Amino acid sequence: MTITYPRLNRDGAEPLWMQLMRALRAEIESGELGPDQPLPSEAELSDMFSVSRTVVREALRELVQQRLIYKIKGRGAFVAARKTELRFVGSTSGSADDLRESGRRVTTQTIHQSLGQADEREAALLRIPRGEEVVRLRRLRCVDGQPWLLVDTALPARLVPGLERAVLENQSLYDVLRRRYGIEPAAADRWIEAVFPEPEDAALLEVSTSTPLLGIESVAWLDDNTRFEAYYALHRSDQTRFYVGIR
Amino acid sequence: MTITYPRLNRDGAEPLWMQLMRALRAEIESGELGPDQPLPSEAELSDMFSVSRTVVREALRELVQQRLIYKIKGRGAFVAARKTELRFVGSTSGSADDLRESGRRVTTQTIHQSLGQADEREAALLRIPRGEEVVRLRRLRCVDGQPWLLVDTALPARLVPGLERAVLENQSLYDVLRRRYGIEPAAADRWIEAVFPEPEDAALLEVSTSTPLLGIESVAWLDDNTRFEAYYALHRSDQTRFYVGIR
DNA sequence: CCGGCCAGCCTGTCGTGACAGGTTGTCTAT
DNA sequence: ATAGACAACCTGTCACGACAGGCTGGCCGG
Repeated sequence: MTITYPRLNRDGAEPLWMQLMRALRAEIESGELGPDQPLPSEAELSDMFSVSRTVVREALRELVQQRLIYKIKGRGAFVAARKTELRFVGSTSGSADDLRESGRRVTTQTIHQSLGQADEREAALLRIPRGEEVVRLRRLRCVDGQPWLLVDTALPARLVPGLERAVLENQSLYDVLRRRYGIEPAAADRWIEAVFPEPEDAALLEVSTSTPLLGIESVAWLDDNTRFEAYYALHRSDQTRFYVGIR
Repeated sequence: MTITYPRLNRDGAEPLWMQLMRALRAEIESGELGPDQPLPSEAELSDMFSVSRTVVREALRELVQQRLIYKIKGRGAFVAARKTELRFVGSTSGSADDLRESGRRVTTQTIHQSLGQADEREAALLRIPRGEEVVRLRRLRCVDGQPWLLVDTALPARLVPGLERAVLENQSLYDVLRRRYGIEPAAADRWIEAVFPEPEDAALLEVSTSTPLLGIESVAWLDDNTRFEAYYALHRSDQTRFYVGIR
């Protein structure tokens, strides 16, 4: 435990436990502490950072919630194993974007809409060179006035010229793609996971950062060689369950 | 706040905060307190149950995690709205039971296997009369030695006679159904949600009760009139993501 | 050599006290 | 009547102390 600890800021601008949590998280994510390696004990951390055990436990509790560490009574706290990916077989047709639930008032609000250059992740998902122009959308969808889904979408700009200026408010993106660009989705891959939201996303969805949400990563194809859309959607799991009909 | 509070048991068999949590949860789930109604303040609860505010806060924290209440600083704690269901369109073929990930050691352990009478939920899902005989399975599946999935399955006994005595260890249930009973799944409905596990399930999966898991409820058909399997699977979301290929 | 006992460490639980800062309602001065 | 000051209440944060009980490793007796 060669933790190089920063001095905690006591001006009250930020809770001590949050600062400590971040310090420990940085230590873990930097890889200094490998999986299943023990953290210093609560008493040691209390001494090292000159805070009470209350603060230490609050910080560790948050890290446990984030699944970055796990604790064993009588032993200590340990770094959790990194997330590994396993595939879930299946095939599905249909699009979340086309959802309209009868009897429910669905509104979609575009928070952000712009042209940009594909970053590493977008480039990999869309199979385009890094830096190629993409249209980015950040939309919040509400059902009966309740925040329900937050989705970040990226599309290659050359496939959807002018989309960055289109008015999408309360329209299905897939409708616009079909009508304006003649894009008909042929295939897609989706990954579903349970995650905690980042503070900014949590605020938009009006949940706490410790609320488990359903995260869906999706890539959609026009044909075998052309991926036209990548998105990551965060669903409020207290508002919905996913239904998959298998036929 | 007409909370009819039970006296808490101080024999140490169960933590005070857990007892208090349960008492409050019972109060909420009984419907005595409607959505958005305030709970007594922490100080009041502390007095009412003769415990320290530490205990009260621990109990409320757990209820917040379970999304049964929410708290607002400077205001109080309030009953959360009930979970509503929304449908996610799509269709999928393929079975989670057939999963074998290349290069991974998959083992399945049968925890429980017995004959019983269908309860309310099983009867509704399988569309059979309450009390009809069902075969119940509780299985834990591990990947590379790590608990990965806990699944409770129920099948009408008349469709799978003797299944309660079959040796399923490390076999795909769907293989057994196909080979021994000639059952070929034709359709299924699945619901995916993010949930917290019950203590017993958490222990089996070796996670804390505050770890968000992916819960999948599924019903499978032989034909339009015959439902042959209902299960509820809890997936460790830190171990996997679901993949859905859309074609 | 091996098994059981036990000290010591660690987390879990609980109590008490204190202050900061957000929220609400009321009271007051304009 | 309205705006601002203020008290009362509430949760958030933090400190300190205490004991229960799980876990490990080492000591010791067989």
